[in-house]
Amino acid sequence: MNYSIKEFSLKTGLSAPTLRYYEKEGILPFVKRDGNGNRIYDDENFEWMDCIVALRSSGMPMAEIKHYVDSFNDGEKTIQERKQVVLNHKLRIQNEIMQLNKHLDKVNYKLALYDILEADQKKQNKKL
Amino acid sequence: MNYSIKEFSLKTGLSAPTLRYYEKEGILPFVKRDGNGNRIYDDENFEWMDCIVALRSSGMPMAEIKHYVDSFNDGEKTIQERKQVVLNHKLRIQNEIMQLNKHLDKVNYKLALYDILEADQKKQNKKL
DNA sequence: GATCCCCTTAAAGTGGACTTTAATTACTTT
DNA sequence: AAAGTAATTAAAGTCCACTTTAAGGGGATC
Repeated sequence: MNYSIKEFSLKTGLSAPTLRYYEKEGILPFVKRDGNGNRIYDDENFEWMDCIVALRSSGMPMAEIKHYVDSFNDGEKTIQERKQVVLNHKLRIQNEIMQLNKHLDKVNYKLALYDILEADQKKQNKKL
Repeated sequence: MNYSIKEFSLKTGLSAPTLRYYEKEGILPFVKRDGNGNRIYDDENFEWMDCIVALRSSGMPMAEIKHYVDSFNDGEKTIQERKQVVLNHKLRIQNEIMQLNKHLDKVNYKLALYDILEADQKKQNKKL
């Protein structure tokens, strides 16, 4: 299945300029062109993009993704290296989740304080 | 206890320019000055900053923190409003954690694929 | 009294990840 | 043939949260 940039934009949820930008940055390689030089995307491009988007939206920086893609293009000899990149990313995500849970605790503590404040206010109103 | 900007910077882990920036943005109010116009921070400032830093590092945007601080300065009548802000933030954090867990699943799946790839490579090497 | 070190302000610069603009080309529809 | 729609490129702009720079003012120390 082939897609114009507009269709691919809809399918991926990325704007057309973003797709061009990713391609220019080397993050989305192997995009074909038609006779007029217009981009034609296929399902393989989609799978690639799907993977990249997952890495991006879980906080991997562009530069690291670029590195990963470049390794990929260097073939099988880089499997170890790529696995390591993904492993590091896993640790990064786990760390982030831990941090967020800590902050969640603090926020819940604050909410508890607000509950007490509110209860006190109600008492005061009763007295009036 | 009083602190110079340098000491307070050490205590909070925020750079002196960042402290001045936060103050200018209205996020850290009530900072006193000495005779020469130099800032003097106290423990109340620290507690405030501690709370703000927790909100910031769990992803609350500056503008929202500013709003929260402004409400705080408007007194008790804004308790409901402030509680709502914190509650929204709690939901944001929970959402973020959920998203990250999804991405973690994807990453683990990818790692499993790499394990299979590696196993296959070893087999191939045995054959040679 | 020159040298440090810390402080002040306003303003300009930075980094990352896009987004927007401008100028141009090509196909399609009326 | 004119108008409309979608594509192309390079380059400039945007947003956020700082960071850095520039220009200067105390006050303690050698």
